[in-house]
Amino acid sequence: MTSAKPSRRHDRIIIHFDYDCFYASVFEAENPALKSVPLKQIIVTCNYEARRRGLHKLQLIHEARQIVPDVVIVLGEDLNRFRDASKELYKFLEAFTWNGKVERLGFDEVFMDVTDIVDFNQSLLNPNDLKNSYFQLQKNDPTVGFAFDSTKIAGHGFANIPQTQSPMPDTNIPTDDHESLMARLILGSHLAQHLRLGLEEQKGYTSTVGISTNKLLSKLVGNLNKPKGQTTLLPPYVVPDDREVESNVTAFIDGHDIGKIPGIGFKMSQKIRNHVLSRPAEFELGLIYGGTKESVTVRDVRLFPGMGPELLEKVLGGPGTERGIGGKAWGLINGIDDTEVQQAKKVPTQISIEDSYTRLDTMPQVLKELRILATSLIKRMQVDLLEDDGDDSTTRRWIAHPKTVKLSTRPRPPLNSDGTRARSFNRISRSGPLPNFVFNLKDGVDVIVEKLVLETLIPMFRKLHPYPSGWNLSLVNIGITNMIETASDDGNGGGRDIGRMFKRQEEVLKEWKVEDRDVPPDTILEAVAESHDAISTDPSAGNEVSDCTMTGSEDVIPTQTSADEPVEWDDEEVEDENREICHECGATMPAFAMAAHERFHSLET
DNA sequence: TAAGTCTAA
DNA sequence: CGATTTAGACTTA
Repeated sequence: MTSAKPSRRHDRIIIHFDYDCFYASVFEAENPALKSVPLKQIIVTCNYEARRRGLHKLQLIHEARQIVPDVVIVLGEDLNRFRDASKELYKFLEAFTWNGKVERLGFDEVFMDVTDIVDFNQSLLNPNDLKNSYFQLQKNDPTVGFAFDSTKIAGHGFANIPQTQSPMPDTNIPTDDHESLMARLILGSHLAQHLRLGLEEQKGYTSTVGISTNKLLSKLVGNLNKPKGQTTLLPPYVVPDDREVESNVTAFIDGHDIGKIPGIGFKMSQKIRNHVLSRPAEFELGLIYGGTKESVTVRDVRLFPGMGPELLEKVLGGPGTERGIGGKAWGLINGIDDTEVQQAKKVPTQISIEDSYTRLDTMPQVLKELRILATSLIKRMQVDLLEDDGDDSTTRRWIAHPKTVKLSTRPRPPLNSDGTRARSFNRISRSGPLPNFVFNLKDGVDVIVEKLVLETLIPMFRKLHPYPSGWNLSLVNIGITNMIETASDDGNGGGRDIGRMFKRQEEVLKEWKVEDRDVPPDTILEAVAESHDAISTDPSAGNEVSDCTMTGSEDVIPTQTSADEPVEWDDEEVEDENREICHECGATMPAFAMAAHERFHSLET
């Protein structure tokens, strides 16, 4: 067995931000008296006062009430406030980057790659007066920045190997680039502190920060001092093989439970645990790894006989798993993570809305919930994908056109008394082209929602659940994906990554940029994709475009209903004034939607 | 492209 | 643990 120690690169400086109990902070910013923030039946998060009194994250609400009777529960129905706050803080940080590498993870975490800023400032250091250094925040404006002491780390440092008196490099520990890496981490720590305090003073949010050379390590090391702290993982990151010392990376990461490593989730940690605990390499039973050990640390895994990328590939690999997962996991275990901090993106790659239910088993209910979900979705699209038009701000334009809409459900297992069927807890889904009428800004949301539900979502639902009853859903999700970004007007706006787009998409984009920006012709896309038959390609068609799309989606219905699917599909429906009932299928809907609905039926079969 | 899996907050 | 909701990266066919 060769020394399977993979090479570690540490040419980057990455900062990881984690806002302290973010959800609670959002409310505290509005009303300091508030105590905790639950979502549905569970407390998603709580502030530190609540934690001091014995509450914790993901706790059941009634449980929390028993422990702290006067707890203030805030319903988190409205995620928009969190989304907005998250975006605001993210924008604040983004303004500091030079390379645009700022990546959000959930609402309350941000990675920043500040390598270029750090390198630039390293070159400015005056070796004769390191204590009085100046950190320049803008490349071409020396007046913007702050004074700092570049002989000291800002905030906490983590080192297993005790650092010597001199805070500057200890040359007794032979490492590659020890000195330079230390200097750059110091720079990074001061920049991090500047940003962290800026976030606190100017936005009112405290955060916990980690500084290291990759996403994995900066995220993990930040946890050492929270809340309101920052920690830098100190060198040496690499030590020569013949030394008895460990690198600080190894020393740091080794103590973690294997499942705590970002990227190694529930499934993978289970597999690894099973292997390390219960099947010690055939022989050598039990002596070292035997006993009844509960937790498996990174060190346990790393030192397991024969452990390496190949073994991990065997343990973790298999059909449906990521290729090269063994090598990747082996890297993580060794503190290696070469994944890039993503460029700031103007548009999300996907938007989805979902809700869960204790009981959802009739069509009228489904129809109602689909309307609710679709309404949220359309509104979200109009918030996240619309931008004020550059020239006159009275008009808005779509910055991206999602091409695909997907409906997912999670059927509740039947739980049969007589027999055997206890079954999957997983989601099933159907997807198809997103009709163009959703981009129409003249129609009201209600009109769009109604058309979308009747013409697209219900047909998908039928494919998912061919029988009108007999199912019971615990979850419904609607999402849009496959964003086709509109090219930015001036080269300025951050859409710099356009080179990464597929060539074909670029050509298509050019074509329809000439036309009405609010209604991209799917027809052209499909013609280029050369798969669909009999689709009108008349680009001058205004409202007709939606009809074309309808025809497109209608393509799939017969193939479904023809085979093994039942045909009886009438639901008994609750009566409601202001609503009409369809003679064909029994669905009810607002009067204005009936025309479209009837057209839908006329296209059926 | 469509459907699904795993991960993470 | 699991409970929930949203999102991204990835596989298979």
